[in-house]
Amino acid sequence: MRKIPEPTVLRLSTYRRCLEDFKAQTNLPFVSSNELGRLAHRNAAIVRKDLSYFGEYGVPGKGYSVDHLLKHILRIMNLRREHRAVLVGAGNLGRALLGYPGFKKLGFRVVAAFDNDPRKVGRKIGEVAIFPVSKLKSEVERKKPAFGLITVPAAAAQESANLLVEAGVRAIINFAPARVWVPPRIVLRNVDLTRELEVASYYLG
Amino acid sequence: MRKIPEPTVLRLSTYRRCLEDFKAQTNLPFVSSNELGRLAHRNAAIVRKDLSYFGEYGVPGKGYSVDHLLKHILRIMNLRREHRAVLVGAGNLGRALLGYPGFKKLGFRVVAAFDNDPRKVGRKIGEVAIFPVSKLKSEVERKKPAFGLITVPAAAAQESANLLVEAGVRAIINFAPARVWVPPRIVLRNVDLTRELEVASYYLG
DNA sequence: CGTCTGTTGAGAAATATTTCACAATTTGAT
DNA sequence: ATCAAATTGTGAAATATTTCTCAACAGACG
Repeated sequence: MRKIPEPTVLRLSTYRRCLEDFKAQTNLPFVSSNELGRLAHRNAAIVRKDLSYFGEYGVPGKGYSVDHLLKHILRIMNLRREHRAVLVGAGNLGRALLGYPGFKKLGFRVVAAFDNDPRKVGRKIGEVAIFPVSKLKSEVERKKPAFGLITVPAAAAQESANLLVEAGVRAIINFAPARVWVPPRIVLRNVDLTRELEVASYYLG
Repeated sequence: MRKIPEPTVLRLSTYRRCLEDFKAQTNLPFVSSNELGRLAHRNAAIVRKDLSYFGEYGVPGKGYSVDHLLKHILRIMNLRREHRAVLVGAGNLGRALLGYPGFKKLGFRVVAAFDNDPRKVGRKIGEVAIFPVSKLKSEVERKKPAFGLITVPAAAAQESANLLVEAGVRAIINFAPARVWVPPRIVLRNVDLTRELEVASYYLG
């Protein structure tokens, strides 16, 4: 299999969401690259090229089967199985993430949350128990989640990352407003909630 | 001024954050493109090229003045003034956004929040009053925020966008897990909180 | 002042990504 | 069975972005 450009990987996630919306709104069984491109604000050719990296799935004259394409994208993205994750930081952001509908739907299951606030420890967010951070290592070693989600204040972000790496997670998604460093073997993705506001501000100016 | 590539605009936001971290951690007055590139996980040449789009600010032999560069990036991004914003949806996600430290620091001031839940209306999140959605138009027309932030459930996202557009905001940042359509004159940015999880899942697979 | 060091800015080259354009294919109608 | 219409998949062309390279320059030091 050829190497897939990162822009393509990012767009696959967009296509997935567009397809879900398309299905919910029209219930049509097929979608053309033209239509999908319109929904994703992309040229139809790039949609076809993106999809063709992974094989031929379209039907000339008809388009792509919405259901097959959705399943296919999930397979490509390694999302057809459950992923265990832990959450460090049980504040509003952590709560918001746990409540984000895409989360469960994509197969991410949060198996534990950690927080240093004694008022939070022992309580639950939905189904998820909140442990003290001192239990992070033992819980992660026991439950073996691949993903660690960081939703702590900026000052605690790096330390949370260190703990997660030491405990053995393989990927870290950092939602804290600070950059963290991890060893190269760990997949790290930084999410900056204000980035799109900044970009919008730029285009407005 | 030449047209600035979108990747550059996105990286500027990253540089800003890296510079803030660099300043907090080292307190050094100058940073080289090499160092900044290391922090942002980028090649030094692209850092210099990005910055040179906007003029010459570096000092050969020394690098860039951290403070000047920060101010300069803020000016380029149109962030050296206050931006008023309104929030539609006063749930966990809205609350998390309002508490996100970058928000205030970048000059975004949320002047009103809206929600349909009668238990929330009349209360406050921090300093921000929660109004019923029926008041959205009048409040926006009175306070003239440029930004509308959507943090409602998927099903209500499009309607929220419609209301914001009709009321006259100029940019919409959609954090809801559904795509929305707005007229081309509106700056629209979609934020998908699960995207980076999906991408991490891809690279893990 | 001259020299050495470290670093910028930017043209040129390399690479990556997107778009074009069209032959090939399937559908659906007659 | 034939044909018109629609749409795919992909090589080639166009465009965009990144990286290389190095002349030019500022600062430090003797």
